[in-house]
Amino acid sequence: MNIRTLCLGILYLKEATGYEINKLVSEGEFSHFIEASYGSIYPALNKLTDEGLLTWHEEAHPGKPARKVYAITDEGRAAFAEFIQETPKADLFKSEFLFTCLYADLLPPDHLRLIIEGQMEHLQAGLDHLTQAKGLCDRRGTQFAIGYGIAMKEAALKYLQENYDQAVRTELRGGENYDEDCSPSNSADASTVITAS
Amino acid sequence: MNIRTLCLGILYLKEATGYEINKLVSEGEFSHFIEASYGSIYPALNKLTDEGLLTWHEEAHPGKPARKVYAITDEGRAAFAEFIQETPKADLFKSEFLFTCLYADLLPPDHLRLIIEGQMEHLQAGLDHLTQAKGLCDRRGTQFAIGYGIAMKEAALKYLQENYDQAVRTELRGGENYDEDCSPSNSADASTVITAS
DNA sequence: GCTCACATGTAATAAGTTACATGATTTC
DNA sequence: GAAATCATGTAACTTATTACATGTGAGC
Repeated sequence: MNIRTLCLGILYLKEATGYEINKLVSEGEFSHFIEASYGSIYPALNKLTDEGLLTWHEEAHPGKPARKVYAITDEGRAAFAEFIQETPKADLFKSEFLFTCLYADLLPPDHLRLIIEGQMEHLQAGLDHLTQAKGLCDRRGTQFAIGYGIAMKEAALKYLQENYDQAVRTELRGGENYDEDCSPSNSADASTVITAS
Repeated sequence: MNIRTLCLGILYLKEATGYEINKLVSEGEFSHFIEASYGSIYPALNKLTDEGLLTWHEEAHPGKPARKVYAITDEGRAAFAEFIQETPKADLFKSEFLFTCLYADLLPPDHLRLIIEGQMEHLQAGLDHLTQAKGLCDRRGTQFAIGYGIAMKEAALKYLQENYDQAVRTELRGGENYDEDCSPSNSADASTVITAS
C-alpha cells in the first residue's frame, strides 16, 4: 500500500492537514501498523488533489502558519472504496531487536540487558499509548485494530518479562556452561491466557 | 539495517549461497522479522566480497548450476561485531490487514470474513512454521527470537479468534443503523464500545 | 511437454527517507 | 535566548523491488 492510499484512507475518516496526517501515522492511533513521513505525505496530497480525489481550503489563524485542510471528494471515496476491496498484502514485521538477539553471545552482558530493557520500555510505552487511544476513539474498526496491536505488544512484553532472567544471565549467551534446557519459551508453557484489553 | 549487514550476520552463523540466504530470510527461521530479495542479496554479497568481508568458493555439482558458497572473513566478523553493538532501531510493523479493518464498514460482509479468515490462516501457517524451526535449531539466540515471534503470532491469532464473531457480524461494521451515506467524518456516532477480548 | 527447484545475476523503476529551507509563536 | 510546536514543501539520495535473462535436471 502506498502513501497516497494511506492519505486517502485517513481523509476518508476526517479532514486533516498534512501535518496532522503525519502526526496520526507517526504518533497517533495508526502509528502501530503504518509508516510515513513528510517527504512522502505532502507530495501524495498534492498529487491526489491534481487527480481530483481531494480538495483543500486554507485556514488562517492569525500568528500561525496557514493550514491547508484537505478533504476527500466523491471521486476520492470511490477510488478508496475500490482499493479497500483488494486482498490485503501480507503483514510486514522487521525487528533489529530480534536480529541483535540472535547474536547475544557477541554482546557484553550489560549491553544485552540494556537492549532488552529498552525493548520492554518501548513496548510498554506503545501499550500505554494504544490503551489511551482506544479510550478516546469511537470507531469500531479503529478499536478493533488498536485491540490487535495491544494484544501483540502485551504478548511480546510478557515474553520478555518471562525470559528476561534467562536471557540476561549466561543462558541466552553461549555461556561457559553451555548447559542443556535452553528452551526460552518452553513449548507448552502454562501459556497464561492473555486477556487482550 | 541494510541487506549487507543482514548477509554478514547470516554468514556469521554459517556458510551459504545467495540462493540459500534468500530462502532463509523469505521462508526460513529469520523470515518472521526480516525481509530481502534476490535483487538486493546478490549485489550485497558482491560488494561485501569487494570490501574483503567475505570470501567464496565455487562448488560444482555435475549437472547442476555452480554454487558460490560464501564465508565470512575475520574482517567481516570484526565489522559485524561492531555493528551489533549499536542500539537497534525500533521495530517496524506494517499491516494492510489492520488498515483494511479500519474500513470494515465499506466491505461486503463476506469479503470481510474472507479477509479475517485469510489473516488467521497466515498466522497459523506462520506459527506452524516457527514451531517447526524452533525444534530444529540449536542456537539459543535463534530460539529466543523464534519464541518471541511465536508469542506475537499466538496472541494475534487468539485475538482474532476471540473477536471473530463480533467482527464478522455487523458488530465491527457500522451496523444496520448506519447504512446510508456512511459519512465517516461525523465525530460522535453511537459508538458501541467493543470490548476487545 | 510443462512446471518446479536450483542457481546467479542485472537493469529499469518505484518508492520513500533524510536533510534542507523557511518562518512565526509559545514555552522553558 | 534556546528549543519546541506548528506548518508546508522540495531535492538529492538511498534503497530495494520487479522483471528480465539464462540454463539444467527432476518429477508429473
